[in-house]
Amino acid sequence: MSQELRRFKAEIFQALAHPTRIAIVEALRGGDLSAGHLIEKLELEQSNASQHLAVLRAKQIVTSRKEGNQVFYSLRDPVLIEVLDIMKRYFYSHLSQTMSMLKEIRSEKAAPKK
Amino acid sequence: MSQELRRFKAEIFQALAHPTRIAIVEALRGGDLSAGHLIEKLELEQSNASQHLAVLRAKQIVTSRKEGNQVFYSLRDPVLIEVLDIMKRYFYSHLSQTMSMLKEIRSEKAAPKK
DNA sequence: TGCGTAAATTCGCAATTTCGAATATACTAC
DNA sequence: GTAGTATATTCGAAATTGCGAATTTACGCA
Repeated sequence: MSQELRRFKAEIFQALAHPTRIAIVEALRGGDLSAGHLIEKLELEQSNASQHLAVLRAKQIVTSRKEGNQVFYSLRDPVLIEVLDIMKRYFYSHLSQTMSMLKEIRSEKAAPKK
Repeated sequence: MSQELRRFKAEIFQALAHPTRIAIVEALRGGDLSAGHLIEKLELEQSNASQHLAVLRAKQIVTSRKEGNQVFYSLRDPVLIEVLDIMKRYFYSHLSQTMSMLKEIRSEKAAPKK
């Protein structure tokens, strides 16, 4: 069962492992938003947004409800916001290392290894 | 910068988005362990373990120190354990939905869609 | 020096993820 | 019915990930 639990956790992490999906979750922090509103606010391609929303739906991180023409999304459990906040603290407490790490990653992408 | 922060968070989530890597982090909860000990405890292939450890190192989730012939790993920041514990609570509070979700996923893999 | 052990890296290869373009579905209003 | 809008899904290509086998690197010891 512990193995099962780890698989579950890994799937949740995987669902959150994309900047756009994190942006969506954070945008829903203040309350429900329609897909269209999310697209506008985050400046996303329509199909791309829909695909990311599908991932979040599949992992039950968000729930959707139809209202006439549009679909509103909301966070199923605010505990995920708690997790994101912890990550923010994590980020700032390791800021200097983090920055150099990010820089490293970028320069590697520019000039990929030797 | 907020975009940058999201990229950073996404990378951390990505690093944790694998059952084996979660198992490694949890195994390090109680203190340092050598790579060999981790391999034995988690019953991993040597190269596979090393690759997962490389991911965790790259994202600075673990730090390593050499001691003679072997390499000991430790968690850089116990706050990640906190995150995993929150996930556990999340898991149990949504247990019934989670189980059906997992079942769904498995059956889809067995008989992929229609 | 050479041998043995611990760990990291490299090498295919298969599976998964991500993207935008295109298409399909669902609803509203006329 | 048709037209228009909102959202979801499908498609194909590029990039990334995960794996075990094989190899390499690094260390301790005789």
